[in-house]
Amino acid sequence: MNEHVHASADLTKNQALVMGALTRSDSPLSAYTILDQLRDDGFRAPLQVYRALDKLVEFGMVHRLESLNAFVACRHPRCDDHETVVFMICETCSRVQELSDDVLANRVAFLADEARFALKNTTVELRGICRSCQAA
Amino acid sequence: MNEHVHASADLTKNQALVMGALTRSDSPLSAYTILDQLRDDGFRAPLQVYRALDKLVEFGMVHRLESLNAFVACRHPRCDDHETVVFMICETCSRVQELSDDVLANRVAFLADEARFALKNTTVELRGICRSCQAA
DNA sequence: CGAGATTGCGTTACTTTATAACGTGTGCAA
DNA sequence: TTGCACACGTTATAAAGTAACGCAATCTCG
Ligand SMILES: [Zn+2]
Ligand SMILES: [Zn+2]
Ligand SMILES: [Zn+2]
Ligand SMILES: [Zn+2]
Repeated sequence: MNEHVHASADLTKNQALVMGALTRSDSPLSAYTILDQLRDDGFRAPLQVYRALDKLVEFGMVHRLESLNAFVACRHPRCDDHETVVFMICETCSRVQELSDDVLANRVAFLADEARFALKNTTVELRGICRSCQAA
Repeated sequence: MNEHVHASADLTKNQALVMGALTRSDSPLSAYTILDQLRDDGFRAPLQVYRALDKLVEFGMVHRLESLNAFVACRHPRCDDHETVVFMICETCSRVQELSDDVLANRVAFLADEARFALKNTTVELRGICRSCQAA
């Protein structure tokens, strides 16, 4: 059983609405942008969004981009290994590519180990220009 | 000439004050904490802090921790290679260890290259418990 | 030298991001 | 049925960051 796979049925109404907004978007959304998009669905206050986001992040269905204060739906090709994920954030089109890499993950684990650092969570965010934006 | 080494003489008064506050601290400081610490030195508004921080980050003397919305003085053992730096952030004592690692940096560069992503900036932040806090 | 540009600085007001605190309703289990 | 867990709604507030204005000191180059 894969712990971070949740059918829509598992989600509450608010969680499903927030998840829907993120899934529809092809770039990260701030909590307040989500709030604005969901006004017609009855959303009124930031907490409604933040509470749903907290759960979705906990489920592994959404990632928070620390350097952007924004959120993306998980687009992992394979849904395992959410330990060490790399985000490539395009500063031109603001689209985000998500990937996981064992070599990188292992190196991070090694460095932590070497420093006797009990690793709980890894953030890797790359800023730059994506392939298609370079063409232009 | 090493571009990010700046003698105190190079800094303006405000930059020196902010740098001093960060250097004295053994953990990251938010801009507003710095502001409070510098009230007696004449600081009144957030912008005074942010403007100094912008420059210090540009000089490479200060790093921004994205996952903390906070800032640390650079404590690089060797002052080169500010391209890819790893921060280990202790969630217990909130101290931060900074290190650079060529293997990790190369892997990041490789992944970016492979995706034809023009890499400008890399953020790697590890959350966990530091060595000395585990002992306790 | 002096006109124009650049840079740092100070202040007010403001925007964006995130939480605290309190109360409601629903389902479920002892 | 009573107690608990949990999602939800609302108001207010905290924390982080920026826009816009103007002033003064320092380059810089004709
Ligand atoms: Zn993912
Ligand atoms: Zn792009
Ligand atoms: Zn450094
Ligand atoms: Zn610690």
